[in-house]
Order: sequence, then C-alpha cells, then structure tokens
Amino acid sequence: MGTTQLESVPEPKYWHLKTVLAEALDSEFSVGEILPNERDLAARFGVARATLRQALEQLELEGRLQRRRGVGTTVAPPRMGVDLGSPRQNWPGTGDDAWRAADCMQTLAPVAVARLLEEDPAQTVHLVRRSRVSRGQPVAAELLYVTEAAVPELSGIDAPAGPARARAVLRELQRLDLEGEDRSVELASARADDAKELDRLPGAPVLLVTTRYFAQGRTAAVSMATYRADTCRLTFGDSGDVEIHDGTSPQAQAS
Amino acid sequence: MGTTQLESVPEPKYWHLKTVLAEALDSEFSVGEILPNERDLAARFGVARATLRQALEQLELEGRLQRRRGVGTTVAPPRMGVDLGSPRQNWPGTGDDAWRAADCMQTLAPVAVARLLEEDPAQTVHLVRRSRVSRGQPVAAELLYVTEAAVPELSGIDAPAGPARARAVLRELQRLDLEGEDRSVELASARADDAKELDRLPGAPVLLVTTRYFAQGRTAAVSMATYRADTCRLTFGDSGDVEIHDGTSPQAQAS
DNA sequence: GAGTGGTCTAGACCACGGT
DNA sequence: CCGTGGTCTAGACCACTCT
Repeated sequence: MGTTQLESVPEPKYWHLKTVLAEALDSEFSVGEILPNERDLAARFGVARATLRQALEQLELEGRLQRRRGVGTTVAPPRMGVDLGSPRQNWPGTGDDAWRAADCMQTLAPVAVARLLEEDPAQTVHLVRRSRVSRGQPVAAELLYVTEAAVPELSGIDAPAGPARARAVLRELQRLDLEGEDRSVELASARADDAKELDRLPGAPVLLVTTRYFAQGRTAAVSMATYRADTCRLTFGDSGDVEIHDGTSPQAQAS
Repeated sequence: MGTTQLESVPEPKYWHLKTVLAEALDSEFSVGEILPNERDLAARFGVARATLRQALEQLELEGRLQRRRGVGTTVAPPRMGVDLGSPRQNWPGTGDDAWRAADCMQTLAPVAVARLLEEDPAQTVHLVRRSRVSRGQPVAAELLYVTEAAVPELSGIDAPAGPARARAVLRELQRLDLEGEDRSVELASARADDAKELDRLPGAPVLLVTTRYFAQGRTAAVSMATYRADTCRLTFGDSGDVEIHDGTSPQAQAS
C-alpha cells in the first residue's frame, strides 16, 4: 500500500483517503486479508485517527471492508445477492427458503403496523420472528405480523410459544389464497436486538423491507425485514446470482 | 426540549442522545422547524460537539433530520414513497413518469456495466442521463446505458447531444418488446456528480437501484439509478401512497 | 495482558448561505 | 460580515477478542 502524501486540495482528506484506500484494496489486497490497525494506518497517511476512521466508515458502508472490535479490519467479499423474489409470488415460508423460524407470540402490533394491517390497534396479532442466513452469515431478521383473522385455526390452539408455533402459523398462512403483495425498501439503522442477531453494533445501517400480504380482500400479514446493508444486495427477479461489481466500485464512472 | 442529564450507563452517549432527540422531535417539533445549532445543543446536553453530531448523523440517516451547511438543522418530513413500479412492466420513460431526460452521449460502458449488458467492453453504448424530481425535490439521478443494437435507427443519426437526443433514444427503446427486467437495490454513497444533482454532499448515503431490461433475447439496457436514501422510501407494487411511519420510528418495538 | 476497534473530549479552522 | 454545519486534530479511555 502506498504512503503517498495527500495534496492540499479543497477536497476533504477523508474523501481522498477513501479513494486511495479503495484503489489499494483493488490492487493490493485480497478478500479476507486483514489491514494494518487504525493507528498505524493513520500514522502512515499522516492524518489523525478520526480522519482515517471517517474513510474506513465509508468503505465499510459500501461493503468493501468489515471491521470488528477486538479483531481488526478485513477486506470484505463482494456483496451477496439476496433474492426477495418477484411480487405476487408467494407467502413467507413457501418452499425451500432460507428463513429459520425462531419464535412466535401473541401481542399488540405497534400502531404503525396496525395501520398497515388495517386492524384495530387494540386487536392482538401473531408475531413471528424469523432470521435468514446466507452463506453461513446472518443477513436478515424479520418480524412478521399476522392477523388472527387470517389464521383462525390457531386462535384456540395453545401450542407452546417457540419455533414449532411459528411454523404452525406459517403453515396456516399458506393455506390462504395470496391475492397480492406490495413492498417498500428504505434505509434504517439497526435496533439493538436486530443488531445482535445480525452480528453488528446497534445503529448499523440496514435495509428495511416492509411487505404487505393481501388475502381475502384485506391485509393478512405484514413483514418487516431488516437486512444488513453492508453485506447484502437485494435482488428482485432472476438476477440473484449475477456478480455486479467485481471489486471495482459499483458506480465506476463512464466518461 | 428537555435537558435531562445522561445517566452513566454502558450504553453509548450518542445512542442515548439519539433516542432523547428522536422523542423530542416527535413531541416538541413540527416538520420544517429549525433546531438549535450544534454548539448550543451539545452544551445543553453536556457533551462534546462531535458526540452530538454522531447522534444527529444517525437521525439524518433515518430521514428524521435535514442538515445544510450555512443554514442549520431542520426537522424532515416523513420519507416520500417513490414508486419503482412492478417488474415486467415497462421501459424507462413510458407514460407520464417523473423523469426528466437531461443528456445523451455515446461512450464506452464501464466494464461492470458492459458485463451486465453482455456486451464487448470495447463497444460503445448510448448513455442517457435522467433525473427524477418528486414533490419539488430531486430524488434520483440515473445513468441509463443502451446498447446500440437495441436502437439501430439511431446509429446514423447525428442529433445534437442533449435532452432531445436522450428522448429520441428512449422513444426508440419503447418500440421494442420488453421481455422482462430484473432489479437489485443496495446501499452506496453518492459520487461527487450525483451528490451535486441530489443537492447533497459527496458520500451521502444513497440507494443504488440497478435494472436490466431484456429484449430480443438479450440485455438491451441497464439503468443505474441513485436515490437519496434520507428522503426516499422505494416502493414496489401499489403501496406508493401509503404512509408507513407517521412520525414514530419505522421500527417501533412490539413488546 | 496485549491489541483491536468504539467512544469521547475540547479545542481549531474551513466552506457555505444568508445579511 | 456573521452564523451555520463540515472537517480535522491529538489526545484519552472503554469494550471486546484472542492468546
């Protein structure tokens, strides 16, 4: 890695630094390799540690680096494509998907979710927690809210809260005709519990995918899935296994 | 806004601060209102300015605040739903969409794009730039790469580079049968030119939406659209005009 | 215990938008 | 011009992981 002096340009140092580091990552490092520690790197580039960290943060945000406290900074593999399927496709849990049902309880939905469900906020719902693992890494944590009306068979059942009950709810759900779904994606930061499940620190950037499932002329379920933004590229359609970046920046300039 | 002392908990100060501020935003501020400046806020909470800024950064990332140099920090409106349509729907530029064609030139595609186009990297392509405005705000900047094979009528035409030529390319494209498309969404940081167009600083978080358009048995065009992550919620399907948050955190806890 | 990244401080100066 | 947020510094201490 070069130790080129930073010129005195109006461009912020951390920005320039990020560019230099990104080029070094492409040319001189391979996936999984560990970088020198932050103090050494800062000294090598003649900047304060905070400035260096600003550059590293951006690179981590872009999925180029992975930093772990007590361990070090490593070169991250290209983001993995995570398939979200096509709309109007299927219920959660259909087929051989990568989700692991973790738990299920009855609870009141948050008001925002109740509104999406077109449900009385005082009405309890089934809350299924699932997590998704891809290539040995946790990539998403989901809260799936299911109206009791959608799975009437379960109302009287006292299955013990836990994975078994979660699977029972999903099974019942799949007996309904799925009439459609709609989705939205936005940037958020991980809540403490999601962060833990995703093996990140609280506040880590995540992609929040909200899906509404329609059946019987109403909203039967709402899923709020939290994907690691640093390691995941959400794919729709059949482009899941196509490599887009290949080391270089995803937005390499044209001209 | 309260000036409650921060307790000495193992929880980071900036995290706690963020929570306190978020609650204050919900209860004591209205959209568009300007907050006290950073130095005053830091003093009021008894923390260093850098610590306060860490909290503000997170809130801005979550779309709760808007900060502008030389102006101040204001309370942001809820994110706007930006419709990306359903897959297998239509070509870019079809119908009364919100895109404004800005420019068009012939150029070599970056290697990553050439791979998506299944095209020889030495083959020139049409590059259309468009920008999208919603509710008076710029929300996205797009680079649309169109293979010359897809719009053969244009090969000999010497229309002046500019909006007119861009529209001509789009018009030609729409004469093809669209056989399908696929999409991916990932977090990125704005390049300098995109940042300028989006009225943000370079490095601002954006959602990079990559779309491949298929026609005549091959990839006819690739779009790389950069959406402001702070102000946009990308929607698929017909949930575009549904308010999800309503002030409270999008991930309000259930239990 | 040694070494890592994460948090925090108290300053300084710069770039920008309005006046 | 002033006030704002943006960048940067040179330290300090903490939380975590590994040996």
